[in-house]
Amino acid sequence: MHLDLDAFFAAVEQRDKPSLRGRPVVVGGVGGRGVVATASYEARAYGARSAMSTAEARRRCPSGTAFLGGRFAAYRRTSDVVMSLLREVSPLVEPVSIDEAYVDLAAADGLDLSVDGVTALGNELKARIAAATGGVTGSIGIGTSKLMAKIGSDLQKPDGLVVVAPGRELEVLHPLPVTRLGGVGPATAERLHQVGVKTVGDLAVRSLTDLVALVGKAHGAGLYALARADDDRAVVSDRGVKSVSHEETFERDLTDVAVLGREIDSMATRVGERLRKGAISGRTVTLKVRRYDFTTLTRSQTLPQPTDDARLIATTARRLLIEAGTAGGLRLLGVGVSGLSVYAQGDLFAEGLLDDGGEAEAAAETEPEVPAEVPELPVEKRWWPGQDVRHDELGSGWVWGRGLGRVTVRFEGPRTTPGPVRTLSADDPALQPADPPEWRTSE
DNA sequence: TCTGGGGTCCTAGGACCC
DNA sequence: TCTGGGGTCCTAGGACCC
Repeated sequence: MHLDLDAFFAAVEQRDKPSLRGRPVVVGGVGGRGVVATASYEARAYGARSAMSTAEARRRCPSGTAFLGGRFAAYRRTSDVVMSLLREVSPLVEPVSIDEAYVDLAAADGLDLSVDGVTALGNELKARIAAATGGVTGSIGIGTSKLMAKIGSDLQKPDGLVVVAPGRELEVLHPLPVTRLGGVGPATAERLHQVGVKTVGDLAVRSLTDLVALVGKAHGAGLYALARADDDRAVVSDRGVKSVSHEETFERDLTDVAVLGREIDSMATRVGERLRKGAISGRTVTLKVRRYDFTTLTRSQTLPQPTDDARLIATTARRLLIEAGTAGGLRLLGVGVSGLSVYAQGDLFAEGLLDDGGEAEAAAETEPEVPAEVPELPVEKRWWPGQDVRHDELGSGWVWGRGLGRVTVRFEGPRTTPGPVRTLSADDPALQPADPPEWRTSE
């Protein structure tokens, strides 16, 4: 089974913000260089799409469309609720992303795996998900492989359920455009189109040798199998993390090496925190650079030992920045660590697994994090559209917009009627950022 | 007011080793 | 007294996914 939550970020926003229900909502980057992460179905009707620049989406959508930055804590909580429901169906669940997962129904005890049986199961699960999430819906596909389940979940979006009966795989698959297969993006689609392959059926008549010559060894063999619905990929509950990174596109291109160095420090700090939280460390530090003209390059260095130390990550990345150069200005920097192993450096020393020449004890105890100072956020950055807030007198609400020293807040919550709008001073001491609202009814 | 941020996997060349 | 071959590691880039 494959589950895909419908327009997930936008659906959570509409749940928590009653005034947005039934209206176009776009979630994503709200700055000058932002792109759309999710558009609600109402916004899609105007042509807003994922991965489109937010500027383009603003041009297409009517005034009154909500453009919101993301509230990832809220999405994570709702996703966790859904994933738990899936694990009640079967112990073998593979989350693919925050809004998508595979479930191995054959790994569960006592399920009726007939077409009627899994159809009933799918409908029941959809109802349970909507009830537990406060109305977020999902589309489900069920079939004899990951491929068919995923194809199925896509066929009747939103709020769909498609069961592909055993033996019916090719009649479902072959009429579809090749681009519906995972792994066929713009570059592969272009190559396939050039040789007249438009549908999966077209793909299925090409020889393995043809496909390998066209798109390479691994990819060619993969497409050859998928076109025949030949897919025995297992559902894997926990794919280990392979890399941890943080990157940022700046509002304006940066040239000052001192400023860029501080950006590297702050990204290294976040990467280090995440490594330590996951009790992992890595040997290869990678710096990613996107220049003013959008050309992108990476420079990496592999260290003698794995690290989770932000200072070491930062100094390595700073060195790589000098190597990469900053001429013309940079629009993005990214810092990443890969080549991960499960034990953090401190633990290795403590367990005597690594010889550090006897200096570990002192170093492991005191690790100050990279920049000590936490700069005060400028007013434009303190409030962002969609943000949860609380006002001492006016109660809970969310930020609609800000500018010219003012913030506009709508005071409402998941279980209120659409609430009133108030414009307040951006430095109103009674107004504070808040946690995401609780959508579940207390029982 | 063009083009995010988090990832994974594959390919290819050079260094290095046996 | 040009030239091997296979395997692994490292680096860089590209395609793709959500």
